[in-house]
Amino acid sequence: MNDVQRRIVDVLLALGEGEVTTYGDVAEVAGYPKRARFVGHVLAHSGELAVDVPWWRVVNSAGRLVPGHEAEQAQLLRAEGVSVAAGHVRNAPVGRFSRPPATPRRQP
DNA sequence: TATATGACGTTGC
DNA sequence: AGCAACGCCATAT
Repeated sequence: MNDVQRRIVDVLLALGEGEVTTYGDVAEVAGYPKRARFVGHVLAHSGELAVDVPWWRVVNSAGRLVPGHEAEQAQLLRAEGVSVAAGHVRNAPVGRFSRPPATPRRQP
């Protein structure tokens, strides 16, 4: 595993219950702002890793759930207190987890 | 080496 | 809200 994957996994493992973040935020917090796609790639193959990665706490910038795992992800998120409806989260669409608002994003 | 492909993001319409 | 076009970047072939 290279350094980038390591940083990304570390950020993912820092997520707690009820905390939802996005691929872009994970990449940015990990220190690689342009690697949102790679975050998805790491999660897609997280089963090959020796660690249990909370993939269900990651959605895209639109708050959309993971394609192909929407039902399972919705159930897991709801079990943690996150409101999910019509395949997208309601509470924390672009929620960062524990980061000062250095770069403000769009407000609903 | 070159091309295609994504669990993505932003912008413009 | 939804869609299309473009940019990005590691992997796969």
